[in-house]
Amino acid sequence: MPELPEVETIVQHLRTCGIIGKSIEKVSVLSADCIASGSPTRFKKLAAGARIKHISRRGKWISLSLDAGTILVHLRMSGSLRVLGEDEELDPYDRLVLELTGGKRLAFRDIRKFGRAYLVQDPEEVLGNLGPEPMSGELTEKSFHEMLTTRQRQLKPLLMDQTFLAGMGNIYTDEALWEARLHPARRSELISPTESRRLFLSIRKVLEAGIRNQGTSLGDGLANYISAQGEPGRNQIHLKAYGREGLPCPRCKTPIEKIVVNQRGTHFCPTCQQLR
DNA sequence: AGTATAACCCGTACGC
DNA sequence: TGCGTACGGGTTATAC
Repeated sequence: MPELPEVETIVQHLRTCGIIGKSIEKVSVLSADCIASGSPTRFKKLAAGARIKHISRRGKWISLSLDAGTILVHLRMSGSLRVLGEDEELDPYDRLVLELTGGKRLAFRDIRKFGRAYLVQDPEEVLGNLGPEPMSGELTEKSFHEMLTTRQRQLKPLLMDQTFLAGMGNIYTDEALWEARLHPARRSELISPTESRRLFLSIRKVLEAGIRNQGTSLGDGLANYISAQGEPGRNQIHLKAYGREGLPCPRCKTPIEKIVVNQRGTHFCPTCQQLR
């Protein structure tokens, strides 16, 4: 379930794997539907021979900048990127494999086949509709309040809307709303400046904690995200609301409740986060 | 136009 | 024990 902190961790890890500067010698598309921009044949033709210049992130998207074009990967919830040595074998869930000069391979592995890879000339084709980066200067307390009050949505689905804000998923949204003491179903147009400031600061706080802890690894082995190379993240220990239904709220000891908001499991404290 | 809901996929957990 | 079924996760497509 990679959200912004997990994707950031993956990108940081990939940068240490010695694939930057390498060229793509061969492309294997093992599952055609993971290629979202044109045909697998086109993808192979454009990627073959290209050199990986640098690796970055935008929202939940991973960007491999090539000397000609850009590969954009979205892991959705069960995807991962692995760098394999020459002696390491693929597994049945590897969907796309880039063989690099020097023998390493970059494998896009995805159990549920929701993830997608694009190869585009202009990244804006794919990233153009994303909202601001929550950690960047383009988002301010003032602009955030304006963003909230000019929409008429419930807070939770709004925060998870990637065109509103880039990078929040189910876990960090529940955590940010708990931190800000705001009910997930609160209407965005009714948020006061004080409340939006709390939410703004809470979003940054939970995302920064997630990155510092190298992501949240939940233990069902599937949604289980392994921060790139077998190292699980540590953020799950620090979760205050997500996955804690029935357990005491760390602030007031009221049992955390789990409800469904916009078809998403939603965890919150009924005492601290009142709808009013 | 803006907002709300359904559908996509598939391994796992759970109930009977 | 074995089988069937609901669930979750992010996004896109469709409906309102």
